[in-house]
Amino acid sequence: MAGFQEPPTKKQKTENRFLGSHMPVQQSPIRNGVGGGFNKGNNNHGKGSPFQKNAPGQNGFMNGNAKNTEHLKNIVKQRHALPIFPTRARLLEELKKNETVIVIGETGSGKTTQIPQYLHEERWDKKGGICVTQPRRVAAISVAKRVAEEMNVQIGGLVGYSVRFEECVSPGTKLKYVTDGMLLREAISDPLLSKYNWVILDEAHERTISTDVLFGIVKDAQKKRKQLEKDNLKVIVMSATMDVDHFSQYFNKAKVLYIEGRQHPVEMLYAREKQDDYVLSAMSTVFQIHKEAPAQHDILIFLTGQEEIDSVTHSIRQVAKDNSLAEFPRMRVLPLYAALPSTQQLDVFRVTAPGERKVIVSTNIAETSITIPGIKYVIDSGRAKISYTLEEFNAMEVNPVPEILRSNLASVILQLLAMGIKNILTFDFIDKPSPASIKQAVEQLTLLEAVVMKAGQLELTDLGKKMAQFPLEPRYSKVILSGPQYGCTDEVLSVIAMLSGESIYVNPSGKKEMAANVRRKFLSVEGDHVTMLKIFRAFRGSKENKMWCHENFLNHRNLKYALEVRKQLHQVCQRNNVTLVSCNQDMDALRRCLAAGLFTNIAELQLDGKYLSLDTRQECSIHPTSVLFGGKPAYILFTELVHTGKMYMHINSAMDAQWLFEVAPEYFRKRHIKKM
DNA sequence: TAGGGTTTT
Repeated sequence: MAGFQEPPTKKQKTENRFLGSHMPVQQSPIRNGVGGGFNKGNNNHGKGSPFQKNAPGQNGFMNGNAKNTEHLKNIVKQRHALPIFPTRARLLEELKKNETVIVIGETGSGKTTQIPQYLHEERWDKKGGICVTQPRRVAAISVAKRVAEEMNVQIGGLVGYSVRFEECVSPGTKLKYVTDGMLLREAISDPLLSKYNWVILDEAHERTISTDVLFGIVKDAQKKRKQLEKDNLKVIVMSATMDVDHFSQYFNKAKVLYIEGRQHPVEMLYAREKQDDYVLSAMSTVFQIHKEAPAQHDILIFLTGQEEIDSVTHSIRQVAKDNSLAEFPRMRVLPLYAALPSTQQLDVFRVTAPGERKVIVSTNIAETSITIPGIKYVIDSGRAKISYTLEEFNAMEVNPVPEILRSNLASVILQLLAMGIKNILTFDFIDKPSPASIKQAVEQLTLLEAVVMKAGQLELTDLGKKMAQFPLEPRYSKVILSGPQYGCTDEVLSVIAMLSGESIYVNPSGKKEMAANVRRKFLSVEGDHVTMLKIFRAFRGSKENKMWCHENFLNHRNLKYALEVRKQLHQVCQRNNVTLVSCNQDMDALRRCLAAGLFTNIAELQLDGKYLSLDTRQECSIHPTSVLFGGKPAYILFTELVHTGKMYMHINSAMDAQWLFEVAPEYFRKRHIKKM
């Protein structure tokens, strides 16, 4: 049983919250006299890495030269050094015997990169491929690339990946890394997942809504494939947490295998007590480490926000230039946050060159499952801001509420119905959402005319079937499918695409007023949606020019993203014979069309000057970033309500009461809307 | 007059 460890004790469960290792507290060069008051914890919840020391660069590994041979030897050596390696035989034995196996192993154990390779080495992927899900795009892409490199094949051949807008596969692809959302979408057209012999659901402990739904889908597919006497679907659930009973029970008491240890220990540092200036203190810690640790011992710092990260990255780079530091390793300082272009995000995975030190300044994007090569030190300074003592830190909630228990289920239910799952109430969720939240979602879908109740059974309408084809919330797909009726498919495609991404506005601190002035030319009294459309049209007119975006304080990346989403939505329209018509300058048509899908998001001006949302009867205010701020239209359609101290309507359009009666007469009669 | 962060189809 070499390599496997006994099931963990309760105590270990708590300590493993952050994928931590059980390594002993070790002597550290920064143990004494750490400048910024940072303290070494004994729950080392840092990140390890399977890709450490001497990991290869991207180039020169596929030419059959001496360097390449050396490189391949190195890879074999690294693979054999992974904690999972000694478990290989036993693991394969269990995988052969069992239909479903749960594998518990920390980040750094090698489970994500190795298990699929083991399966391939046994040729267990002859009949159907291996699909490995990841909650995040960067993870899917970077792991696929690493595995292709280990197998000495070109990415996109035997090993590929598939994430939204980026597919790198070929007919010969046997081993595919995908985002969980991608596999879920695939399941709508193929609920039996018939392309695959193996489905591996990785990072299951994160409990994303997609992974949670996939649990039920793979279980169902296993059952149905058996009934139809098709090849078995083998399932591996991989998780980093030790709290595994839940998974095992759910998968019919599936076998649980534990992989012990991580490859390299990581030092975890965090504030001993509240720091007045935690940023300064973090920086001071960085340089303390820098002066004492060998090159290639990389540092990861957690901070709270983008602005902070940019400024700290800049400061560290400045300080690093100082002559007094000339004798120490060169520093490569890299920011990391979600809004960064993915090429820059992938930069952090590049292995540190000899004589160099990588310092990554990150939001909590890197906190969960991303494995960054070379990290030896983690400075968790941001937490100091809200002042945790070690005890408080340890007492923080171990298992946060799964996403599925706190989300609107309309999309999920629409998707399940589209897969042919008849009874939502009996769907095998690992954690069943409350009947109230299911009821609420069904009500929304009913109002949108996506579903009807027939003989006590929920059924998709033709409209609902089309709605399920869109990678959108049902109310957004309803807007698009209403396009032809209002003569504005072209316009709603653009607006919905923009609503699907992040904000297109850039408001640099200190230049907020200037930004607002420059963008004034796009403003429309009709509201934010029309304003956004004007911007989108102007952006296309500029030939998607980066400089133009910069001058107008607009986010080029997010506008490009909207273009991509729009292209995809347009394709779905074409497949579903949705006519593409334009309303040109008739912005009333656009607003009425928005109401056709978003009529549950209406607020009415009251006599006291306040707004009341008609659906939930909540008091709400116009968000200060809205073009309607300061005005008092009788009715407002909002895209979402954001609760930050106050309830705010975010991204809004002024509405005419008449339109509301037109789009949803029944609904508004019940809501006692004031007659004109 | 708001403003923690993150993810995905």
